[in-house]
Amino acid sequence: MVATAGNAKRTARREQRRRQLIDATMKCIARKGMGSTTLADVAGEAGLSQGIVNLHFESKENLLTETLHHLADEYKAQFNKAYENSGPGPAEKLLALIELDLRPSICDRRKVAVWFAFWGEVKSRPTYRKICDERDQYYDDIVESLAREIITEGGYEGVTAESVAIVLTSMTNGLWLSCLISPGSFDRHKAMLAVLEYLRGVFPRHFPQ
Amino acid sequence: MVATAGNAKRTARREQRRRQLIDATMKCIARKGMGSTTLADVAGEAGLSQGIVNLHFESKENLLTETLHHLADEYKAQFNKAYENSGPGPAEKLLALIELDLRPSICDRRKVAVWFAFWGEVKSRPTYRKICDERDQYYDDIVESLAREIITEGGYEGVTAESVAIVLTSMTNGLWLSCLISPGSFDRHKAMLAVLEYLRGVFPRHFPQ
Amino acid sequence: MVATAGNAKRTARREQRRRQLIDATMKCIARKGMGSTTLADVAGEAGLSQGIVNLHFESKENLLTETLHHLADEYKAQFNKAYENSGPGPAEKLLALIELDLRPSICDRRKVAVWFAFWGEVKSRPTYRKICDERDQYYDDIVESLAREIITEGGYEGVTAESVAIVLTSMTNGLWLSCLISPGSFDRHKAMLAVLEYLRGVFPRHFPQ
Amino acid sequence: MVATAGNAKRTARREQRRRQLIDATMKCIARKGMGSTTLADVAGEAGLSQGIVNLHFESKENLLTETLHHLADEYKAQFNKAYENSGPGPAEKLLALIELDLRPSICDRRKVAVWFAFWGEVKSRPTYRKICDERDQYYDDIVESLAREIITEGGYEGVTAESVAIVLTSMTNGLWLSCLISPGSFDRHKAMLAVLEYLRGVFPRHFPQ
DNA sequence: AATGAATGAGCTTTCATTCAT
DNA sequence: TATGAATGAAAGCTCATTCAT
Repeated sequence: MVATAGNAKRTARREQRRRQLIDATMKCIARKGMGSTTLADVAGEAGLSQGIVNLHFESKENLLTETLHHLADEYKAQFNKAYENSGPGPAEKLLALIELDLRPSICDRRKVAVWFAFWGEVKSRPTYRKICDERDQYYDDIVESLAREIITEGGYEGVTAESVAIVLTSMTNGLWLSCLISPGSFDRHKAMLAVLEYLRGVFPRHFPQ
Repeated sequence: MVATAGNAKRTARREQRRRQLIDATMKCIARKGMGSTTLADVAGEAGLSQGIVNLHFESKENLLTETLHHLADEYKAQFNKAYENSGPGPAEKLLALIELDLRPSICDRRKVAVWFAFWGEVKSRPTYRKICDERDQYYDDIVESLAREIITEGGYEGVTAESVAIVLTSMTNGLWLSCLISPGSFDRHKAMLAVLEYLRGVFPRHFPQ
Repeated sequence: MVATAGNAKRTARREQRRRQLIDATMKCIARKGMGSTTLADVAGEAGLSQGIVNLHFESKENLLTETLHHLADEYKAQFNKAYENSGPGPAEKLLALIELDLRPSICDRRKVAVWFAFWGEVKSRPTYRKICDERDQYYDDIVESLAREIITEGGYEGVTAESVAIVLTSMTNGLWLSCLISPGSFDRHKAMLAVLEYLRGVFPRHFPQ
Repeated sequence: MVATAGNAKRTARREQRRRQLIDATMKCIARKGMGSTTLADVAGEAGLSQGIVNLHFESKENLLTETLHHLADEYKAQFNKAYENSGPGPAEKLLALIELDLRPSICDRRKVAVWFAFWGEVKSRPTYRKICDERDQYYDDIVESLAREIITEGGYEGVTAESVAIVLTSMTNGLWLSCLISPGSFDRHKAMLAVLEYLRGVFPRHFPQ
């Protein structure tokens, strides 16, 4: 009993440290870029000592992979939450998901920079690609099925759920680039309006003026 | 005269070497990623010796910046060419520009990987940001004015040129991400159809069935 | 009384732990080599935790020295046992000592590897040298006095006890090297025959055909 | 022609640097031991900079292997020279080879320490084992065939060439241990006398008083 | 007495940069 | 202009040692 409690506690502590280091890693990547982030930076950011990262993650490569995993999981969690907390109809859900991507806490330069840092390495790191692809697919699948529901409900013609999903998925990712690259001129309100304009165009009965 | 001719020749040679090294850099970045590309890799890829990069570019930082410049200039050149070679109407031009972004020679994993490699460093390198931003702005401005022309011509209502530009710009960038991340499932034909579906929705008279 | 018994028990436990760790050390050295043996390896081999070695030996250096001490003591103990258990004559004793060195339990690659691991560090570690030297001297002195007895008994001429001791001592050490380096071709039976052939040559009346 | 000469020069320089670094390595191993020899030590000993070893040997492991190779080759070269420079008879040759092993330039604590440093790692490094084994075999084969010649010439009975080779090979290796461990009491003259006494015993007509 | 998380010095290795040729 | 040997700073990683539990 005591031993079990002790182990549970220990495991919890370990997990906490890992989280702490992953957080520090994201901060460093956002601030200095992936290429210039050293293990010493990460440890320093976490207020811990040199060897700590290798103690908890074995290697830098592993730390980065785990960080990406965490990033993707965190995103999915917020995605699911937004999906569930929204109104019951597919249009409401779709809107909620898009709003999520443009929400300041997500579509934030520092956060987005981390995503782009990983995307920048995707070509040469199959592991990163897989994780990123999975998140993208997850998003795309749900958006597509929501679009399908809407199309069925509204009897829309000349639109396919697949195309809508492609447009929305690529748009949200592309908007993140604007947020990253043009922080001065990027305007999340205008971006939202652009998306809404698109949705009104394709699904006029579900997204009225 | 002779001296001038000699200088011109010399300058041309220099420029040729620089191009050769920039090409090698892009190949390396595409293959190994930005973080793992060393000057030795670049020199090796170009079939030249160790010190060559510093001889022609002074520093690695400089080489990368010049590479990005080259990438952006090359893009703009093709962009302008596509613009000019297309039919005279704004709708034709708009379509030509979007087709450019999805053309196999541009929307190619290796090419796109280089763009993402730089975007991944944008947050921590203001110089990169500026170059990328400029290209984006250039694209966006032209797309927006084309949209404006189309709206005026067609008397479309409920659509703003700004929104259309946002949608199209972010979409094309976002589609590159799919090309990079999901090379298996990304289908440039479906992507083109999705864009067309969008354009038909907003500009039905300019993009008929 | 009770306290004394408790102390004795405690001391015994401590001693047992130290033995356990020394055994683990020898196993590790044999398997991974001295340079690659870490305290974590030793603790792991003993089935105990990280800090255990420093708790019982203060430092790695100390652990190694104690291990060598143990190795030497163990050898001497077996040496003395072999000496005492053999027949009463000097020739019998001499033979028993040589047989000991070639006995599978002693002239075993893993055991021998540990000796060589320490000999490999002797030049730069006076402490090791001293311990090794003492064992060698111990062996040499006894072998020399046995040779002297045999020479006196047999009235052998043209032979000195000192030379015989040199030959036998260096030979047994050298045979260990063969055991270590040529485990495939080393043949302890042939080795024993070679030694016997030598002894028959110098002491024909004590070691008849 | 010029290019070839340049390349030859360059190759020669490279080889010279490698030799210089191998020499430094042996000095360091002799002085500090194998486990405590760092690449910085080696570079320092050679009067060169930090990165030099990896430039010429890729890794520390590789440096050590090459050092052992060099050690073995050098030994064989001296062995062959001693063999050839000695008188024509097998007994003279045998004596020359043994004298070589006890010669101050070979049976020197610093030199011997390097051999033992490698022997100490043999068990856990198959590569080292192979190199050491080969040298040993080389020695043993030649000693055995010389012994065979002597036996045939002298018509000696009760002796086998194999046994003589085992005795002499193991003895010379074992004497190196004495040289290493008991530098105070080891006496190369007495050692030589012991070997001679042995040879006189087995081959009395070839090695008369 | 024992654990194992944490430290930090020190190691090997990498690599941009320099420079004699 | 081009080479490639050499440098040395800085990185990732290892591990003996410490210490709160």
